[in-house]
Amino acid sequence: MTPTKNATLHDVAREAGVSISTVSRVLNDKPFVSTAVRDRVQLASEALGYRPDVAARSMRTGMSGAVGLVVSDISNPLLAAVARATDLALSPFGYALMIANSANDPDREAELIAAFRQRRLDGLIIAAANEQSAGLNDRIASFQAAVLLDRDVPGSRVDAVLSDHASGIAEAIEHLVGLGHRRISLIAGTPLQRGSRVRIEAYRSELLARGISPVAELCRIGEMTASDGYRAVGDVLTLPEPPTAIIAGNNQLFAGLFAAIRDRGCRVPEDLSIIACEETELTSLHNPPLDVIRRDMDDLGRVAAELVLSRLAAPNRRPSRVVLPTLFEARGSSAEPQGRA
Amino acid sequence: MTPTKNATLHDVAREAGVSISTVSRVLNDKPFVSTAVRDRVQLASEALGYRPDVAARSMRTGMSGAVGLVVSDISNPLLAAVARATDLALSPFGYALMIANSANDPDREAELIAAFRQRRLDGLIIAAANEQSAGLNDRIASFQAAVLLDRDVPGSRVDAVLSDHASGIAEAIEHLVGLGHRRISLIAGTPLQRGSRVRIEAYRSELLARGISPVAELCRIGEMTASDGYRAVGDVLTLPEPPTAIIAGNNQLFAGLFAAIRDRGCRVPEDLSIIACEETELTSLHNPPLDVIRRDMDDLGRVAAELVLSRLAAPNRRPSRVVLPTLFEARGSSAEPQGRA
DNA sequence: CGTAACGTTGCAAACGTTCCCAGTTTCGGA
DNA sequence: TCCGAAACTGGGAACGTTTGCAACGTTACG
Repeated sequence: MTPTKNATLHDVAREAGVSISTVSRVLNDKPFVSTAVRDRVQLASEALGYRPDVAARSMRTGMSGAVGLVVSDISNPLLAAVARATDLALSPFGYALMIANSANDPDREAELIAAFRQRRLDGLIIAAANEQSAGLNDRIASFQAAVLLDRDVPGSRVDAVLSDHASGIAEAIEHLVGLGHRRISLIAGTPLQRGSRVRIEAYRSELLARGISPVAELCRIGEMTASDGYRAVGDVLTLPEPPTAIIAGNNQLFAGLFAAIRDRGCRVPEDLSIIACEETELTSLHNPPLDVIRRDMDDLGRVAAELVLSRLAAPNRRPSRVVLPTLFEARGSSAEPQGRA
Repeated sequence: MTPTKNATLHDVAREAGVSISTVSRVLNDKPFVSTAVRDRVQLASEALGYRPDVAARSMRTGMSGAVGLVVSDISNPLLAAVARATDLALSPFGYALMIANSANDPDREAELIAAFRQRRLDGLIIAAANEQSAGLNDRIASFQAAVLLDRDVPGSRVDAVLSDHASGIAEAIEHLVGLGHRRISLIAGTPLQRGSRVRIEAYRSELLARGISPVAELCRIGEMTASDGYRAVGDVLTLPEPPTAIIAGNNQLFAGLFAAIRDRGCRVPEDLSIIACEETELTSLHNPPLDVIRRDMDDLGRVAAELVLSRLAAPNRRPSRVVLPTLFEARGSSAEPQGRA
């Protein structure tokens, strides 16, 4: 099936009647080659369909032309969107994308990073499982170009692309309080990751700023899966004083929230107002569409890729932190609380 | 930041007081090494935190320890699920996963495959954009292990994992006809890909088998995006004799279908029965849950990975085609058609 | 006309690994 | 006790590329 062995520099050199070094220089656009020779080599290279061997080049240069992406779970549509955007931004420059799933396990993540370094990946884009993880900084900094994906690792000196979760939460709380809600629940993920941590902080401070003292039972922290969310929602709704509104801290928790209120026969927004963090098929297509704190995951992935490229081009520029907006959109899933209406 | 340069075989050899060859033998579990030396080398290797350089090994062996996955768009949750399952199955064996998006463009796809070969990827898992694409077979066969992901490439001699779309469609049609539907519409994707093609064929033959002659206007072929689906649904619903049931051929088309009926104020299932191919957040969480022809994408990805591994272990075994089931689940989005009730 | 300088080219050494081959030791059986 | 074979070990080539350095030819200038 395979036509022949792949052509090497040696083959091209023989075909063009020059030395290997000259061919290399031509194909890498190095100076000091006469145009006559240059053309001859180009032609020979085309004729043989030459493609440089990545392994050999990698061994010699220490670069692989590939970038790694470490996320908890690529099957999460949000992270998949980031992956696509990253690939889209990297591939025009010849970079390939390698993906690994950490399952939010710091040990596994460390192993994945080591495997990536072993492969000499030029860049690393990572949504670390635990921002406090010991040695994380060193592991990350061992890459030529590292980008933190919505993570804040203390003491790190690498690029980062972040979402402004606080303002989204602030808008949502303002909206709910404006409608008359006083008992607002937040189902949030692990505080070891910036997204959840910032949301929790903003939730508390925004309530306080509006003269509402946060109730511990209404703020659930460290819930990770949809079934965690389902259970947490059941818990808060059976409190003596249940919330009149619930914010789900990410798309998985929102799936749990949505299933829970469906199973309880809870009407939205009459009985309960709900707000999702992150736009998904469910929030956008549901009738009526659901209130959501959204952000552009494509932007996130694209900016991450651009930071990698820019870092590879200028290894010594100082680390930059790009902050992207989040936006609250009130649609059909919030209303005045029943008790107050 | 980086502690030191990475340890090489040479370093380990010096540390253990043996030759490079011996170290290589030990670490590759080759025979003919005394246990004393073996232990000494193991120890030295541990102490220095030795990790073989993938590029060097790749150059020497021609293998990269990585597998490529080519799909139209990784941000499609179904394909992302496949990617995750593939990674999960490959990573215990030390294989890494490289992902590329073809955007369903055969030319771009060919370029991606070439880039993967250049990187000496050991395996290729591909959901080809066009099964008829010229030279596709040769491009694929140039990999040590190639797996077609729900694709049927004429004349190919490689492994494949397929979904039994026909039986899912058959069950769905049987269900609808049993309810009394006679005008059933199918919004399908490109016939250049097995999924859509088989669904279209099954749709027609199952209607015929039940004494219903297929109406050309009710079967829309080649619709790709959600907005294509949206438009197609609008078209069929404004026909002089509109359908009483619509099947959407994939998750994107279903998103279009769902948006279209929402915007038209169409009640489900009173005014129209709808069935989705592929389970998504929307179909499973919607209240009531929606009828769906589902399959296990995890299985698909896992089997693809297993086929790659098995092929790498036994390069000469004859190609195998694994067929995985699809399952129709009637839930809340189909009912007897209004005109007949 | 000689020579310095420059533009152009080729040689050969790395990069880190695997593996063939040859050399050395060990061991069992005659 | 000796010898052949088997077990063990090290040397070195090769994989395909990039790159420092030397060598070559040409030109321009003194």
